[in-house]
Amino acid sequence: MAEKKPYYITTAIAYTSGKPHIGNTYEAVLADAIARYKREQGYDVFFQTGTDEHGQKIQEKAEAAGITPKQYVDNVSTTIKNIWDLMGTSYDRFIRTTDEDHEKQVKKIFKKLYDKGDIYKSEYEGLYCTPCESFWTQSQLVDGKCPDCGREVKPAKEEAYFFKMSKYADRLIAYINEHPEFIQPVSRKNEMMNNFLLPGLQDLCVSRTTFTWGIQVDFDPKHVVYVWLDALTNYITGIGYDADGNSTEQFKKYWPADLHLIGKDIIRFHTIYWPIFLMALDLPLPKQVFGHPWLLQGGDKMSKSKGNVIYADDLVDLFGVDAVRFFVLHEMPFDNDGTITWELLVERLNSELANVLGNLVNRTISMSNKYFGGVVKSTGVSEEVDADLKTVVLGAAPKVEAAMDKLRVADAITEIFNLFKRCNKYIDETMPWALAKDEAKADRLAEVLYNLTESITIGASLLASFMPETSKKILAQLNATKRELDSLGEFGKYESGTKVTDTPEILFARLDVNEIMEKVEAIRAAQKAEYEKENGIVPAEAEPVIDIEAKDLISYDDFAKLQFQVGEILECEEVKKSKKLLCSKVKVGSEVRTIVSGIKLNYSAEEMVGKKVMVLVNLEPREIAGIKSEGMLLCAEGLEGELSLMVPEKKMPAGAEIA
RNA sequence: CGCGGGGUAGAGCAGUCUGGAAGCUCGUCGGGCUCAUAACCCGGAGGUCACAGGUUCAAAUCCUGUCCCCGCAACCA
Repeated sequence: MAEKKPYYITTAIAYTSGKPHIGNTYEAVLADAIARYKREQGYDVFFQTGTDEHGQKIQEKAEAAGITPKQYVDNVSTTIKNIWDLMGTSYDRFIRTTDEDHEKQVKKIFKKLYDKGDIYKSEYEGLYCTPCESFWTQSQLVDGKCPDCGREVKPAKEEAYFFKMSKYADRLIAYINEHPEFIQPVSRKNEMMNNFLLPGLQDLCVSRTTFTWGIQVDFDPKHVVYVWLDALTNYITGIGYDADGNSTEQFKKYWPADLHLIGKDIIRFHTIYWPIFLMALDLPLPKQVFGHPWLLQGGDKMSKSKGNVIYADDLVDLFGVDAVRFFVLHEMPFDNDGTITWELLVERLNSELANVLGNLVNRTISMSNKYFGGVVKSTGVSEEVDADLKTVVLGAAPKVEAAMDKLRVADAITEIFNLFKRCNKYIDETMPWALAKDEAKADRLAEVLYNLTESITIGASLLASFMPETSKKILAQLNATKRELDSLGEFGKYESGTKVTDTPEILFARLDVNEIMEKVEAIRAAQKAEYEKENGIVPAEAEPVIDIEAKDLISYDDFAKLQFQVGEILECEEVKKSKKLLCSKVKVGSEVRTIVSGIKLNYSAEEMVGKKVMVLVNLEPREIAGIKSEGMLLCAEGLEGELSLMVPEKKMPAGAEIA
């Protein structure tokens, strides 16, 4: 037997900032389906997934929780792994960026690239807030001050290491042009080329000194390796890459990867930075990067505070693993974002899984039991109608293969279900219950049931990569063995005379939407309560209060610097292409000023006109969305970020001073 | 003129690259059947394929322009 061809597939590693929602989980399931299918095809598959555990955000979250960063990521990583396991993902390695072997290699890689001259030391310039130890760009500042604490920032430089991206840009452009299959879907290729590669790449900052939770740079200990160099290299460290040239046999076998499966948001990092890092390491590039679309929730925006985040484990509780796998794999189009809602899931489960598949298996087995004591025998009494059934059934495997070659997983599943639908139709065409009434037709009846059993066996075998548990259950009920993919071109391998189970189990029970939605409400309430508990929000029974962080005391002189006046809104219009901005003409005394405010979500342009509002008038003008804004309208901000303009309680003329 | 995705039957979507009778699932209406999970099978109704131009023998599909929705980014003085 020929040596099995290697196939190396990875998912992006999940960031350990919290529990992954169903959209994150989708990627792992998608990768799993592809990995399983490749195994069925006879490849020697290595499937790697894992968690990305370093960075400032994690350090902060751990501090807030009063635990060490390591404890924090241990928790979250375990949660993620448990969900991947729950979904039945058949990964070969679950790598963590805190794994010792990974950290060791990242240090070596950093050093190697430094020695080579691709990484150099320079300075990162920006505006620095000392208490927060953070750099900000001009545009991130609030009132010219730190957006986090509101204190002064000052221009500062931080020592940092940079990677010379530009050095490899031409090589990468050539590579992408010569390998049109490298970036999938292809529409993304132009985006990368036009927006990033062709305009010229900037050198990438690859170290930080502002936090410590990361992989330390050996030869310069105050630096930690910054994000992408750490995270992306998991794809090679996980299979045994060694920067000193002592890579494992496993690495030599599997690298370059056949497929990096990632979300469409991080395509840039995987098709530009990652290939360039590899070039710098003199390693071949991965064969394909597929940026899959997002699985979005319908309706409301997903947010924990509303309790409407959909998690895999909740779904599994209500529907079972395979139903959830089926849904995310089947409902996701190839390059558009897909939608998931509880109602949609119930509908799919009822129509496809319960009605088409479950019921088919059930009725077939029931008839075998009823008419032949469960024994399925081929008698060879065929009729014309059998031909089309066989054509459809035998045609399924090649169609699935064609779809999978293009990573069209949803289409592959559709093909399998077409097979099952054809079987249901076949039952109506042959009417076994009618045959059963005529003793002379017993052999024909047996043949019909044999054909059905054989067809379902083939369908169930194809289903194994996508719904492994269901596949097993069906085959067990039929007392059949799973077919290899390359034997699915032959009809009639089900052993004649085999006895099927006499107690067929319901594979998928039909669900009632209303009952499910009641349970969903309970899940939402629990989620919301948990969120409020975590964030110390008291449920709003009485009127809620808001506490904000206290600022430093100011002198009266400080206060006196601010000049407030009553302004009358003469005109107001929406700022085009902006979601939040309104542009008002405000009469302050005899002067009319233009003021841009981010209040469109709370006030319409029409209702603004005529209002008398509180204006900070001696604020230095600033350009916003291309409009020079001369002052600031003052608002109070509520719990949900809703805004209320400050208006004088009694009638006041425009220009009246507020003090 | 920030980037991107989208607008196809009541709902959710495919089809657009590579022009050639508008399709799938759900719902709805009618019929069939009774082996089965009130399921399964057949048939019907329902669409100016966002709008306006253009190319073509032929446009949902290609070109130009416009409108609307949704993400992200920016911004929220």
